[in-house]
Amino acid sequence: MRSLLLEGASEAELSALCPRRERYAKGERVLAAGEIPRGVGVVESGSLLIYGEDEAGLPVLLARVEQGGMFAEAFAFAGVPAGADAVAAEGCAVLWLDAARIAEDGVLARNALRILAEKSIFLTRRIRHLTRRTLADKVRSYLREQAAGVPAGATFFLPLDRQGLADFLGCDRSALSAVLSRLREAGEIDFHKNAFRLKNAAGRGKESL
Amino acid sequence: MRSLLLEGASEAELSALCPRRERYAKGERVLAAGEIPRGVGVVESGSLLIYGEDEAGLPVLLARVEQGGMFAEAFAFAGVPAGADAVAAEGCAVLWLDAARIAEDGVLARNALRILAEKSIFLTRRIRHLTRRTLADKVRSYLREQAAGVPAGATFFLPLDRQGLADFLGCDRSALSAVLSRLREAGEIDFHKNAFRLKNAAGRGKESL
DNA sequence: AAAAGTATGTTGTCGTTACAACGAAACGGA
DNA sequence: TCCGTTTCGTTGTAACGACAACATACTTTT
Repeated sequence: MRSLLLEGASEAELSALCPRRERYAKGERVLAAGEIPRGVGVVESGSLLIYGEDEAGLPVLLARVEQGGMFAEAFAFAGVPAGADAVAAEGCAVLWLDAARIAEDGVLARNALRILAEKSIFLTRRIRHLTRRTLADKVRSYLREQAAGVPAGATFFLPLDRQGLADFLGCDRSALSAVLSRLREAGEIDFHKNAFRLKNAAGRGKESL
Repeated sequence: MRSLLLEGASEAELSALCPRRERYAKGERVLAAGEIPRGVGVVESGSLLIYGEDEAGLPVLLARVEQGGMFAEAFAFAGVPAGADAVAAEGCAVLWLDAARIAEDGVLARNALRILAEKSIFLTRRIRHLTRRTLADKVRSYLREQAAGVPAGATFFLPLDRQGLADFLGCDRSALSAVLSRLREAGEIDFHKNAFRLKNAAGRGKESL
């Protein structure tokens, strides 16, 4: 399967989308901020890096799109100029699909709607973490989400390293480390590397920290 | 027009969605967290309040859905349990539309894709603000976004009051007021009530704050 | 195994922010 | 107009977090 977007689509359905395959060399700009994307992009091979801009205009890495991933979909479906640059992390092939025609095809529309809906849920959850007032609360909020579905007291693994988690939670890496240590010392959690465990400390919630 | 979702749809298309109209009394729960929504909800009349849960389990107001608004769409299209409660803020009528059938209809699928895409862009922008390290930077980031398209140095109006903006930026209201005052004193901005103006202070960026 | 590199934890300092409490202005009836 | 209500700004304090600098694993290379 090429990607989640194209899952279940026949060759006939795919070719009805006027797909255009484009190749990009490493470092080449696949999409420029401010330009309205020609369609939805699907990475057939290679990978892309999405760069936003710092307050000072410096590039900031926002995301990485791997093979099979989709990008520019929000801008293409909304019909607005892109808010970020996409650059080829290595040589790669991108399949550009016409956004309007995706909406015409039941299977593809369903896939696209599901992908956008899942992304929306993911973003909303991240915002829930980010709007906590203290870093300890952001961490608690994140860990509780990650622990969802895991038996109480069981071990689970974080998909991010410390720097990645700090970026995700919008904080400094060392501050995050310090908070994790204090939470462990307080008996709320336990962890080793990326293996975490929530301890339902009886009297949590009052003594804070 | 009933709503953005239904814009351009004929009566025939609408009735193909198996719409079910449901009425709710003030305070009645329209959707419970944890339940997979029966479909996409469109508010025909009245309004809803979306409540999430605090760390301690206390309800937190997340959003308000007015007449013509859509809700539960992310959960319905993703097919996952709702992450929040929806409660009728007043007596209201809700039209429940089958998510699968929306994907079948070209016009409605296009509308739904556009709405979800715009929401995704909005959420992403909010995250950009929230991940700034200092409150002053969050405010700068937000104000620059709001000022986009406005002639340099011209006045623009914020759609949120101070408390709303503080919630949006994930900070304390009084801290926000203090930061705004300091930015004004530093000559970076000027404001009165919700009327703001960015002053492109020559040497901004170094002396911070 | 030594060396180099990377990820993570620790510490100290200083600026920032949450929080509470208050004051002032704006607003909307009665 | 007067009063209650709401919104916004100000102040003080204590806690917090960013940042830098360093220490300690853990990995990978050679």
